[in-house]
Amino acid sequence: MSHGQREEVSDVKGRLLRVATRLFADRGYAGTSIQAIAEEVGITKPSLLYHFPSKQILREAVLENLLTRWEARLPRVLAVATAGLDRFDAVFGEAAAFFREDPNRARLILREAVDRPVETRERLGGRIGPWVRLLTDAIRVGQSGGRVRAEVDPEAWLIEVVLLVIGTYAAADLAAGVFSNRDLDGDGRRELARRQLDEIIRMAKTSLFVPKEETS
Amino acid sequence: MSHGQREEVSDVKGRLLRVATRLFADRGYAGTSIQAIAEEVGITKPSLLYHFPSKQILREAVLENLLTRWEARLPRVLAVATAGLDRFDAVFGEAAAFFREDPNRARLILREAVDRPVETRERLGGRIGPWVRLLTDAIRVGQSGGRVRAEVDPEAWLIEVVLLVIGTYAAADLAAGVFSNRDLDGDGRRELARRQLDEIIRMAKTSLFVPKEETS
DNA sequence: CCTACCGATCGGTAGG
DNA sequence: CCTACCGATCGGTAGG
Repeated sequence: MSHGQREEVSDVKGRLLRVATRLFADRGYAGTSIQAIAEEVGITKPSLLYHFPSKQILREAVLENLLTRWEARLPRVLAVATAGLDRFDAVFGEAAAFFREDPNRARLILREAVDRPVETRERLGGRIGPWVRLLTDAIRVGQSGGRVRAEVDPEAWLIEVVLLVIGTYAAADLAAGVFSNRDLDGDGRRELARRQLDEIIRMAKTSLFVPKEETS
Repeated sequence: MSHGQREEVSDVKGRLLRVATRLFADRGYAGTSIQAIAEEVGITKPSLLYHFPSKQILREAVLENLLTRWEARLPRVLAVATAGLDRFDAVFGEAAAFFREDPNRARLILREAVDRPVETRERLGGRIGPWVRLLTDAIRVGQSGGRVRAEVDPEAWLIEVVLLVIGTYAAADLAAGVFSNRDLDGDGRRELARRQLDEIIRMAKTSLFVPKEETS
């Protein structure tokens, strides 16, 4: 039970990261004051600035944290994807789980993409570039084998499917309004989320795979 | 050639709306000061506040302007959609043209949806609700007639297609990074936009319509 | 449409 | 991790 004085006991830095993630996702970077973050964690603003010397650095840390958590899942994705038969379901399910676990992630990515497209592109380029190539190559192999529709534009298709997943989780509250006018309880909301996710999967698969009845 | 002193000659109010639209789309509402808007139009901050008494009211005006411009196109959409055979292409083409004309519109809507989901839902509910019903009804008719896949969830499908269009135009710069590492010139960008739009149309149609060869 | 000005809040620093 | 404090900027008002 021995642990150093500065570890875990309160873990202020971790709490700052979590609160910052939520508030940045909620109100945006410009709309969130470091004061508000510090307050919610229960410390003062200069104390926050001891852990993260500037607001920019805090932003970087939040995004880095998000990317790291995603990358921590990749080995599992790869294992399931290469081992099992259903590569599509494995990758898609893992991605959906990542955002369902914390929808703030989807809103944060969407905000960052709109707020700073160039920086986001550079940040993602090196980190997820290899994965993009892996998936688009797999699609092309599927096209050679006749399992994937020849008309599919692999890069464009992948971008749009990623957009569907992120956008659906980011704007779930808004989309609920299209289904009904009244506010929904937790159960109703979960059911709608399920309907939307099912439809995304259907759209992605139908537009990707050659149907079994009409193999060329 | 006679016009009153206070109309058109400078049209400060209209210029304020245009600049505010661009800056809100660019940097977000919280990230844009009314000072910056006034400066770009060439007037002072109190002068802006003469035309729009508060920042909130300016925001409302910008969104109202966007919705009004969209609604002004609806008669044309309806006319083409009911007259011609290809309802899908008519509606889809009109929507895409609206955002291609000014991609700020897509970014603005996306931002508003993430910033204030509840208010956005209420604002859109009454205004586009009838149109949603019109389109989902049309899908259901198509399902009865066997032209549209029975598995389609009309509301969910529509939401996702709208998300695809808005998201694609809003994040076009970002998406370009997935295709290539180097920066693109105007021509290259236009070609990518075309590829992505083609793929969206393909995805939407393939997932909606029953293929001709396998009519049930 | 402008000058002059307001209180509040912003991100950040000094110094402990 | 805190108290005390900084200059700059925020949205907005008074008064013309």
